[in-house]
Parts: sequence; C-alpha cells; structure tokens
Amino acid sequence: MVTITDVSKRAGVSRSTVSRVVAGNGYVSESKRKAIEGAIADLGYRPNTMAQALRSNRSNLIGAVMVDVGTPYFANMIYGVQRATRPAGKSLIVSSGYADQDEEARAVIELVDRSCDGIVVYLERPMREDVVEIVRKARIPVVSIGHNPFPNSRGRVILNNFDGARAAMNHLLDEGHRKIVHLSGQADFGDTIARMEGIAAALADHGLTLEDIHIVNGIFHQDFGYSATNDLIQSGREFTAIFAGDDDMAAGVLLALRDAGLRVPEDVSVMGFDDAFHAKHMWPPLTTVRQPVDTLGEVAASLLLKLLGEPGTGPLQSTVQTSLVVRSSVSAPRQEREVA
Amino acid sequence: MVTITDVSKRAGVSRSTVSRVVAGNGYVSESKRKAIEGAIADLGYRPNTMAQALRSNRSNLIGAVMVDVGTPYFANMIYGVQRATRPAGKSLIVSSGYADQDEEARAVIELVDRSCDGIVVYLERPMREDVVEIVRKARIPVVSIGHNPFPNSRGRVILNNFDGARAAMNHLLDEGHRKIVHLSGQADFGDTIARMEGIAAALADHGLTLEDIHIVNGIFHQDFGYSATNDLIQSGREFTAIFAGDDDMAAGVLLALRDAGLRVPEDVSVMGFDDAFHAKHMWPPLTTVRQPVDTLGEVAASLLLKLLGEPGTGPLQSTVQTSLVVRSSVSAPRQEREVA
DNA sequence: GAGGAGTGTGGGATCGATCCCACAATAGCT
DNA sequence: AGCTATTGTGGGATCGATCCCACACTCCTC
Repeated sequence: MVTITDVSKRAGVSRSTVSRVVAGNGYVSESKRKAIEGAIADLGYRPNTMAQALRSNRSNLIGAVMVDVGTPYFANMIYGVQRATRPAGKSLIVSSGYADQDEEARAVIELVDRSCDGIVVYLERPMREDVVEIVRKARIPVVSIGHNPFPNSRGRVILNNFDGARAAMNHLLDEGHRKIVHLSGQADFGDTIARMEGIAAALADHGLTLEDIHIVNGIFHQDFGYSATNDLIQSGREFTAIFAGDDDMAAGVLLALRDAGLRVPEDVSVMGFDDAFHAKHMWPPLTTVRQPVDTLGEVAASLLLKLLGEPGTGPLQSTVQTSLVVRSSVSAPRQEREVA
Repeated sequence: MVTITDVSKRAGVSRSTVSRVVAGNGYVSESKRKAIEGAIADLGYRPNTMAQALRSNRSNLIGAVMVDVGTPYFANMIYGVQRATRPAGKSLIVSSGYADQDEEARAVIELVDRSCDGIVVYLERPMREDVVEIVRKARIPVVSIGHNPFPNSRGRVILNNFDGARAAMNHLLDEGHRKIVHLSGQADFGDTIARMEGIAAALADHGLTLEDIHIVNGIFHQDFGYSATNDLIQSGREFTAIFAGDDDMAAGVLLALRDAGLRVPEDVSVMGFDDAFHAKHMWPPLTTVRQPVDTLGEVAASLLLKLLGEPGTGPLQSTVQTSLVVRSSVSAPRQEREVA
C-alpha cells in the first residue's frame, strides 16, 4: 500500500504539498507539481478513502434504503440514483427494509454509522422515532421518495399521481366507457389519495362524479386484483372497464378475466398504473400510466447532492411527471362498437 | 459526535479498556465492564466506522459489480448477496458496469479504493489487465458468478446449466416432440456451451444427437427470438417446439408466433430458460428452467465470507442447481394428439 | 528601505479508533 | 518466601490522510 508519505519522499517534498496537488487547492509551484504527478504515476498512488473520510468527515458515500431492492421497481430506482451519484464521485450503499420497521431502522443506523454524506429513502411507513433523532443529530440530509417517513426530511420527490390518474381515467372515458370499476390501493397511502383525486378530476371533466363509478378498496397486489375481479364477476355487476390501482393488480385482473372466459379488451378493457417491468409482457400488453421510476431516483439523488453542496438549504421538493402508455388492453366498450 | 474518549472519561477508565469492551476481547473486570456499558448507553456512543477501518484495515464493506443492477435479474442477485452479507455485519456497495469495459474497470477500482473487504462480480467479459493487477496487489478476494472475468479469482459460483438444459430438453422429448428448434445464445459464453452439452445429453438419453434438431445461433435478447422465429416460419421449416436459450428470447418467440397466427402450445410449444421475472406474466405463462438467481448471489457472498474468515484458502467453487418450472407453454405436439 | 500583499513550502496537530507493550496486582505453586 | 501465570489496566504509537499556521521569499508601492 503506497501512501502519501511515499509519494512525498520520492518527489522530494512534504506531505502537505502532495496533499495540495491531489486536492487541487493551495499554492504549488509548477516544477513541484510536475514532480509530484510523476511520483504519483510511478508509484500508482491512490489516496486512502478511509483516512480521507476520517480526517475530513466526508465519506463520499450515499446510502439508499428502500422497501426491497431485489424488486424490479426499486432496482430501477437505484439505477436512477446511481445515474446521479456516480458522476459526482459518490459510492452507493444499498439496503432493504422489507417493510419491517426494525429492519428499516437497522438499515438507516448502519448508514449513519458509516458516516454517509446523505441518504435517499423510499419507505412506506414512518421511521422509528429514535432513528429519526439519530439522523437529525448526525446532521445527515435525507431525501425521501413518495412517502415521507422522516418528518424533518430535507428533500422530497413525489410522483404526479394526480395527473397520471386523471389521464388514465380520461382515456377510458374518452373511449366511451361509463361502467367503470376502480380497484384502489391502500387507502392511507398518499399515492392512493392523489390518484383518487385525479380520477375525480377526470370524471368532473366529463360532467361525472366518483358516485358514477364503482370503487373497491384493497391493496397493491396481484392477488387482490384477481380476487376482486372474481368477486365482481360473481356479483353480476355490469362493467366495461377496470382501472387497476397498479400493474400488479392489473395482472391479477387479466388472469381472473381470462379464467372467466372474458376477452380483453373486446369484453372488458383494463387500465393499469406504473408501467411496471412486466406490463408489456402481459397478454394483452397492458395500457397503463408510466411512472418513470429511474427518474424518481435520479431526481432524489440530485436533490441530495444539491443539499450537500449548499448546507442549510431549506427543504427541497420536486415532482416527476407521468405519461400514458397506450398498448392493447383498452378499447371502446363492446356495446359502443355494436352501435357503430 | 461522541467518541471513545468521551465514554472513557465518563466511565473513569482508559480508552483501551473501552475498546476492549466494545471489541469484546482482552481482560476487563466485571465492574468496569458494567460502568462502560452504562456510559455507552447514556451517551449513545457509536464507534466511528471510518476510524475503525483505517486503523484495523478492515472496512466491513463488500462490493458488488454487475452488468446492470437496475435489471430484475441482477436486482434479485443483489438480494441474495445481501441475505448473506447482512447477518455478517457487512455493508454492500453496488455498482454497474453496463457491459462497458472501462466502466467495469472504474467500478472495481472504486471498490478497491474504498478498501472493500471483498468483491462479488457478475461480468460477461474479462476484466482489464491493469485492474486485475490492482486487485491482486490490494489482496482483495474476488468471487465471480457465472463467467470468470478475473483469471485469479479466489472463488466462483456457477449454475448447473448442463442439468437444466438437459431437463428442459428431456421434457420436450418426453412430451413427444421430435421437430425441435433450439435458439442458442452467444456461442462463446460458458452458459451457452454448457447448455448445449446438456441438450446433447438429453438427446442421447433418447437415442438422438444434435444433428436431429435444428439449431440457430444468436444472442440472449428478445429481438433475436422474434426475428429468428419469423425467419423460421418464412423458411417453411416444420417444427413443433422451440427451445429458447433464455426467457427474453422466449418472449420474442411468443410474440412472433402470435403475429403469425400460431397458437401456443396447441400449434407450437415454447420452452424458456431462467424463469425470469416476467416468465409467469407471458401468455401463455412460460414453461422454463428456473435459475435461482438469488441463491447464486447468496452462495457467492457466502464463499466470500468464508475466504475472509480463512485467508489464504485456495480457490473455492460452488454449483447451484436448476429446476424445471412447468407452466402452460409446452404440451404434446399437435400431430401426436390427432393420432391419439 | 520599510511595509504589505501574494506566492510557495513544510511542520505538526488532528480525526477516532486499535493494539502492542509495560506494568500491577493477585493467585497458585514449590 | 520466591517464582511464574493469570488477570486487569493504561500509555502511547499508529493507521493515512487534511489543513492550520508559521515562516520564507519575491515583488510592488509609497
């Protein structure tokens, strides 16, 4: 292991001067600079990151804690985070909370102990009080995506769920659907609430209200989509379109419809939300609202870098836009076409 | 920031004694131990990881470099890696190489600079020579998954491609297929070669040889599956089953067959390989060979931990088994049923 | 030619731990 | 009593950087 002292000896200067060259600050004569750069190249000197971090109290480490990094959704988010952190010369430590409060707490504490410069989180439940306090004391900026588990987080990125849901609903309405079922996610999630408002707005755009559609509350999961659709069919209720709260639900909806011998979109149209990894592989390929997950991560990391650059900056917030992805699971309702 | 000195003062002992209690080694009287533990709890002392790493030359950091961590496949692998590293108290730094040699080199160097204790890699091409040298000099153990980009890697985990491909092929043959097309991946990949050998073995099990099936060489990509299938149909060649080199290809195959008005599995059976995230979402749900990607990562990390525990251990190798996942894309060939 | 600004360099304290070594005290043994 | 082991504790060097500060030299300017 070659150290800064080795370089200084070979170049015939002091450690201080080498440090100045490496850090690129302070005064250094051109001749010594050349000599030092030569010595660095000759010896293959590489500064010890740990020593730098210890002394300067900056680790150049960014932490990311998410529900489950092993999932395509969060993997994509991590990809976005990296896109912002790598050019800034920061390394990324990732950790999963697995929707377990203690596990999430452990993950965050680990990052604090590692003296991360900042933390990006996507967690669905509030962080444990004691951990919030630890993070606050360590003065480590936190940027949260979606939910807001840290009451005093320095930055936040949210998805424009309102516009997304509105566009999706308007698409169904514009196609002529009026007998619409909406399967919603966890009622206490901010996402769910914002989407519901977007749906209401779309309905209002067409002179309708939430009363004019059928809403089933559930959770963001394929199994719920499957069972809810079965229940719907069994109940004998008429519907020409199902707007699933997310693509996982939509996958379940497609399965249940197929099991019941109903064709999509001929008999029933299906709209998803997220444009998850498997949306285009479903049959038929799912019409859905694209949520640019990588952008979410990238923007969050950018906010964090900004906060690191200008400490003391007030809370930052940013909104990421959605877009409608039209594939094949939505068409005009059957009766409309027969009339035509 | 409360340091070990703060604790020692409050407990009325020396830093050395506190260190002994924290590290859990050396002699400490019961009374002082109690006092120190009390002080630690009172002050909320948390050892500075950077200082520990600097002094002891162990960072408790594990690095992972993969082709693209933003992908479900590698995300799942990371999940497996974490399953092994977390209980061992190691943090995980992840990085992607994006199939770019310089980017891969940069990622590995970054990990070396961070004094990672060890590195897990999944990379498809050999690592740059100079980087191999840097890693060797730093005496950082590397465990590779699948390919072997580090000629001197201390550990390696491979998938039993042979048995997997053999089982898949046997399944097709047992169902009665004889007019089989195999779309193979990159011919120079170890995976491809091993799978081909497994296929040959299955054919031999049935008294056949590779000459008795039709093989098309290509790459592991959906687009290739699509175009190759189209070519096949256009060529007028008869076939009752397509064995795709991986699930991505299989997705393309399914699309092309559907576009040509052929039904799966009634007209053509399709077999995949990997059991990728979207395999069960395809239509029909894909019959394929499950590759336990998370296990691959977990085993690799376990090997690494073992190597860290017993330095100087010779190269370790481990093989992970596959399993056939029967869904709906394979059935007996059409003519066989008509005869029956 | 005295004083101040600008430029260039090195010494040494410091970050927060670890751990070797010296030294004490006590115990156990002949 | 005298010796070695065992147990217990603290001092201080050390890891590899950073960076403040002192000091030296040159060049202007009044």
